[in-house]
Amino acid sequence: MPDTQSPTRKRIVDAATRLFYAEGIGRVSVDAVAEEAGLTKRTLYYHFKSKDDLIAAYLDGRDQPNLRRMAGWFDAAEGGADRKVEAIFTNLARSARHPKWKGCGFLRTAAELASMPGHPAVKVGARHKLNFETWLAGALSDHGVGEPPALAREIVLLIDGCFSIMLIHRNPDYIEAAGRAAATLVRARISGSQV
Amino acid sequence: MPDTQSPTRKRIVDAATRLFYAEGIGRVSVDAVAEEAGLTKRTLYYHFKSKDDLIAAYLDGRDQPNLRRMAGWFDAAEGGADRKVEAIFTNLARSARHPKWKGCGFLRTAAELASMPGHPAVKVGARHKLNFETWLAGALSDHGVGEPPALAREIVLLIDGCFSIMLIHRNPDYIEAAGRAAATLVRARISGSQV
DNA sequence: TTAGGTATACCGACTAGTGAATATACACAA
DNA sequence: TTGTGTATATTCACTAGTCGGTATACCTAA
Repeated sequence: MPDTQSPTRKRIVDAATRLFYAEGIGRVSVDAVAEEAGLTKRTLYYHFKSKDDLIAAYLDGRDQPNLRRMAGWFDAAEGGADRKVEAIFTNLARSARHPKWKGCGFLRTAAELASMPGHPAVKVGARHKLNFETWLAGALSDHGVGEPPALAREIVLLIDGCFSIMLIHRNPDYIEAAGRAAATLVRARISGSQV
Repeated sequence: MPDTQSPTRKRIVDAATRLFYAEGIGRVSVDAVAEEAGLTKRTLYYHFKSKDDLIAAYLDGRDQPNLRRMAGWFDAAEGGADRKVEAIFTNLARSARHPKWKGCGFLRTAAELASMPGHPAVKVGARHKLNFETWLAGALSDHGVGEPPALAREIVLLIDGCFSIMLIHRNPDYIEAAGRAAATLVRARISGSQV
């Protein structure tokens, strides 16, 4: 039984992360991952029982880093909850301008696996998105905004809308627009009025 | 030179539409499309110069039907602009419950082609999404809502957010939540106040 | 000696795309 | 009416290469 902490396994996941994110899971062969990791396919199959297994491991490795990045942007921003939420979008727009940016790995993988809803990688993605939504609801609650769970969900929808539409238009203006919409939704709950 | 109106070509596009939407463009071979259309691969290649060409034709054929469907939902709904916008989401949630529903073909294709931003199919998708945004801005303008282009863009972001996140969670509650958020954004512009 | 880890070499199935031949239909001249 | 040429449309058989996955053997450290 392979060691789940082994440095070899980590090297494989790192290689898979680079390639899967850059090209998409369907366009990257197991051979290519093995080569990128500097070992043979047989070794890769010693550590992972299938390509599907490797895909799930790739996404699992992105869960915490992604969460920390988003939380960092929120925490670092000045101002009230509306400004902090908008800061997430501003920072997202900045990263999206980087030429290597290819959207959200979780969403892109789910899109590629749309015909296999029970795929383990989709489940990992669902857990990640739920983790984020839960964290955001808590953060909004800490800032005294009304209905944190409902608001967090609406913001999540705008964020994932950005990720998707950016892959079509490649125009960060959409992210800025989503940020303004999110701020509007936050303020609708700060004023307490049922707008 | 092949006839671009030929019934054979239409048969191929129809077959491609069924398979590409159900399985994703990367998981469907040209052989499979030819078989689904009831002809040989060589005939398919007489009508389309490449698989990429066929993918673009598939999406091109979905542009107008999709637009008409959305516009139909909007027009048929009772009430003000907020209710009409929310109706789009309610109907979307209803279709999403159908077992054959696999999200938005345009977004899924763009996600699969994230590493090829200039792909002809992505351009077709961009045109479609822009067509929809433009139509929605016009419809909102007809109902006297403020800042129709900005509002239309925000609603588009929520719709595409639904499409994406549904592929992960498979939970139509997200679509209902997006509908409420969209209605909130519309009302923020009906009251004219800068919420 | 034993077990974890790695390498070489291979499997059958499938991939996008093509060469060459042929079927069909219509135009026009004898 | 018949024969010939031409453009469109279709088929069979094939290429060269890639896919995920595996059988077998080897090496090294405990």
